[in-house]
Amino acid sequence: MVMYMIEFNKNRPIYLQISEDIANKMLKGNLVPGDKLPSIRELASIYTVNPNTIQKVMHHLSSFNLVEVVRGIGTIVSKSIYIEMYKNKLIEKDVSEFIKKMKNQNYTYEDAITRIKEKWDK
Amino acid sequence: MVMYMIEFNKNRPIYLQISEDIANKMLKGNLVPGDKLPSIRELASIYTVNPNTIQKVMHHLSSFNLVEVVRGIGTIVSKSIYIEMYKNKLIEKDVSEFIKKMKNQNYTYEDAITRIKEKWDK
Amino acid sequence: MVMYMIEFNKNRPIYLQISEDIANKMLKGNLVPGDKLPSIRELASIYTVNPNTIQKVMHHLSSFNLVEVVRGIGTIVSKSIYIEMYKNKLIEKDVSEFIKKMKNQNYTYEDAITRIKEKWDK
Amino acid sequence: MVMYMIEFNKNRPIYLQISEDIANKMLKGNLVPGDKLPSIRELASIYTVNPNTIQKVMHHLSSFNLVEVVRGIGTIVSKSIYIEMYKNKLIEKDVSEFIKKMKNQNYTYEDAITRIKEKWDK
DNA sequence: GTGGTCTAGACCACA
DNA sequence: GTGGTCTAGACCACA
Repeated sequence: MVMYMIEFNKNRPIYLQISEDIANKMLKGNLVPGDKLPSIRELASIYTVNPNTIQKVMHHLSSFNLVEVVRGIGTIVSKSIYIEMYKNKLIEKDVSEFIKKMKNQNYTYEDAITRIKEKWDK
Repeated sequence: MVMYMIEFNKNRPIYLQISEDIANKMLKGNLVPGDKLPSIRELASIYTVNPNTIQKVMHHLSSFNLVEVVRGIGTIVSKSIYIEMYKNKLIEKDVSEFIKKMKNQNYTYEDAITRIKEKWDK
Repeated sequence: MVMYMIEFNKNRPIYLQISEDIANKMLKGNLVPGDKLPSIRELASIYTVNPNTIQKVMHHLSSFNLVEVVRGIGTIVSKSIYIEMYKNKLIEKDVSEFIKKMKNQNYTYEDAITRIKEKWDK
Repeated sequence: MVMYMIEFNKNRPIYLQISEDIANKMLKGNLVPGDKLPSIRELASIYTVNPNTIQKVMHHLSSFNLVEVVRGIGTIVSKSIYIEMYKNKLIEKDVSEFIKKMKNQNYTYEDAITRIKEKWDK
């Protein structure tokens, strides 16, 4: 598993962007249950932010049960079931919001599908 | 055209939520080109927020050319072409983001369609 | 409602002790739903700690739904229902733990009651 | 006497949890005065923790006079009188704290008893 | 070596 | 004026 620096969008809190980056690695399977994350200090140096910011990231991720932070040991990717729960909740939310937006513009189901089809492989 | 109070989400700026509420009225056709919006003071009282917040809303909407602020007259919903441009840009963005999110979780085109189909009429 | 300085126990995180102090005021009815707490800066000065520590307190209290933190406005004591939920959960936990401890020492129900009776008014 | 692995609570120091586990065996009579505890290395392997952690456990237990570390021999459960003293202090503390918590929520003596009665046999 | 807490203080968005 | 984020860096408990 490789952690790499990401380009920060200055309009969103950095800790959320890093959280998302790490969560995405889990969703994609680049980080799997049981994996040990680099230490807070290492992550701080990888992302070139303050250790406190990474601490906030860890707190945020663990509030979703995505990681388990163990004092004196380090941070471990949670059991598969928690990752799955998160994944499902996320998809659920993404789909609902998308449908809501489409309906808001009076799009029919067919209109929506057409737009997705057009764009999917681009 | 009736403006009604919306439930604010504490985690997003109020001015964005009000802007969205008003833009939605345009997308749905409840507000049409040429319509005059209530005055800032009236809107502030309708949404029960500070007039400064509405000021910011107007600035935000006019940055997308959705309204035109005319001195001495008030605020008018822009010409149809601007509304359409906004609509198209919005759909474009919504579809792209949705596809990106689905791909991020390794969903195939078919998976995505299935999820939308399941939820569309609920 | 008066906030007063508390004596800190140096073996427990200060932010937890302040959280407990504020939560206790709610349990006792000294702080009631809708009350606005002093600002983070004011509380920091009252308890003579760093504003960041108070921020952590607010985050902690709001994770139990005891307060609602609104950007640009301040912090408000949550609706009665949340306070009640917290109260019930707390009592539930206190009673369970107490019973567990008593049973652990082979105390009978009568033994336990006797000990409580002896101490209650002292 | 059988030592078995306990489920660790990630939020409390492991050495305290192990200390409590061993002390509980004394309170319950599963470990009696004069009993020799397994060696530090054995305990470390039983609880699957670092020997340093067990070292700390022993130090902790002997600070309450619950065990005596005898050079060249090992660790022995203390004389009955010390166990009793510990038991009494513990009960004293448990009862006091419970009463304090109940009073903190404006519970009367009768309220408290009722709650205990309800839960005792569950 | 690991994470947790805390201070001091800057800068920002929002109402 | 209000809360939110972030840095720099100290000190601590725990494994």
